[in-house]
Parts: sequence; structure tokens; C-alpha cells
Amino acid sequence: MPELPEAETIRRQLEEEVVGARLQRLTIHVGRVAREQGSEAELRALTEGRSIEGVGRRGKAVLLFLDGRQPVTLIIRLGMTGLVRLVDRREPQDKATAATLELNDGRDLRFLDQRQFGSLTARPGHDPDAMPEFSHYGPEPFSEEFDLEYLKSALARRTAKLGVVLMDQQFVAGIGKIYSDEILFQAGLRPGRSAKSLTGPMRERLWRAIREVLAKGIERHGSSARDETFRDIRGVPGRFQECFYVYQRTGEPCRVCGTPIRRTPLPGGRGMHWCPTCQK
DNA sequence: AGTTGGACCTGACTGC
DNA sequence: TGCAGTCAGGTCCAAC
Repeated sequence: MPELPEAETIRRQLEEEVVGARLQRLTIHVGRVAREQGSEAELRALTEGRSIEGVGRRGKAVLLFLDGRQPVTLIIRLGMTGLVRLVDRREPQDKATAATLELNDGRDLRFLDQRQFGSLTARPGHDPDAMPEFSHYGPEPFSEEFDLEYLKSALARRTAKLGVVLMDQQFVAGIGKIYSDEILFQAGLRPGRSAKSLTGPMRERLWRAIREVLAKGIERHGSSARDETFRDIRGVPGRFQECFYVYQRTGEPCRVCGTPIRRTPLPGGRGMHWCPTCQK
């Protein structure tokens, strides 16, 4: 699942490769990909002919900053299975290709999306916080705003389970199933514990784990385990799955204490993985 | 308002 | 071998 580390991997690579290139033509192959925009024609009208000034990220979304008298941002939401590939135009098209962005240098930026949960949307301006997609988003985990004081006040009113709150983009942006499981293991906290039950030292462990686990995920270019199909823009898989302590390790011995890893359904239907001995 | 469950989507996997 | 059923989870929406 593309979460913050996968989106940041794509952002960094695109920043090196496509800044300065012009987006000549945008072709939609799967209509659903433009559903947030309303119409494919509007998406094309807002983006075609503009140059890419920069590449950003908000939570799990990759942002292409396009130039013009009235600048535009193309929001790439990866959903569950979204991939961005940068290829020579002569490269054969994968059947999962949902949209093609033709650049003026002979390359294609292709958006692949097996399960069609992803989307492309163009919004005016370059400030993500002014866009409806992100209006409810909490702070970025690596921002100054995301400090212990914020954590304390944001958790105080939450009766929901930690595993749920960590994945709530309103609490902090960018965390999904994989990294919430791994973060809670590193913090030594059970995903089923209520968010507001944390003591000061526990909050500090959680804060540190959020930053460390996400940073390690970025460093390893994201997770590409089992059915996680993540690849970077050149088609290379990430390596964070080699660092998994609990995610998708149900029944396997904990790497720290040997206790079999448990899997418990979370409100919302997702399963959380955790070690009954290491996590309290 | 915060929390919860269902819907969307399709490839991979399980069981008979 | 085949086919129905289940699972995976990011995000939105309706209902408590």
C-alpha cells in the first residue's frame, strides 16, 4: 500500500527527473481515475501545455506543481495499488495503465492502478492546504507542528483505538496499515489500546517511533512485500519489507521475544498485527 | 463530533 | 481443473 514512504520515494525521484519538463498531453485510459475532477476534459484543460515547476507531497499524495499565470497542482492519489512510472514513449503500455502524461522530451509519465482506487485531480494554486482533498488533514509527521504538545492534545479526546487513530489522516498525514503496525511495535504499544490512555513517556515513544519508522521506510524506498506491488518510477521494488517486525507475520515468532505474532481485526475491518509480549 | 461499518475495486489465494 | 468465496486496504459516506 502506498503510504508516506512510498509517496516520498516517488516524489524524490520525480523531482530529479521531470522538473522543467512540459506536460504536452494527458490521456485518460480508465474513466474512474478522473472521478474527483468531474470530467476528463476539465482535467486535460487544466494541465496540458504546462511545465512542471516542482514536485511535492502531502500525506500519501504526490503533487506535481504546474506553472502558468494561474498555477495548478496535479494531485496524484495512489490509492491501494497506484504506481507512477517514467518510461520512454516507445515502451509498451501495461494493461493497468489508467492515465498517460506525455512529456515534451519523449518520455511518458504513466499512472498504473490495478484496483482503481487512485485518482488524478487538478486544483488551482500550489498550496495543498487550500485544496478540498487535504482540508481535513493533520500535520505532516516531519513538520515542526507535529510535536509532543500536539500529540498530547490530539490524543486527549480520542476514545478510538491507537491503530485506528494512527491511520486517521486528520491526526497525522501519511500513515496506513503497514506503517501503523510497525510504528506501534517499535513504540511497544498495543494497537487495541485507546488513544487517550497514553502516558507522557508512551506518547514520547510513539512520537519517536512515527518519525523513525517512516524515515527508515523512506530510506529503504518503501515496502514491496507479497501482494504489495509497490515499485518506484523505474520499476524497482522497495526494501522496507525486510524490516517488518509484525506486518503480515501472523503466527510467526516475534523477532525480539519469539512470541507468535497475533492478528486482531480493527474497527473498520482491517487486521492489526502485534506482539502480545512486546506491546503493552 | 467522534466512531463505526459498508462500498468501491480486482488479483491472489483457499477450499471443495 | 474449476469456480465460488474471501481477503487486501485508502478513502468517502451514511448511520449511530
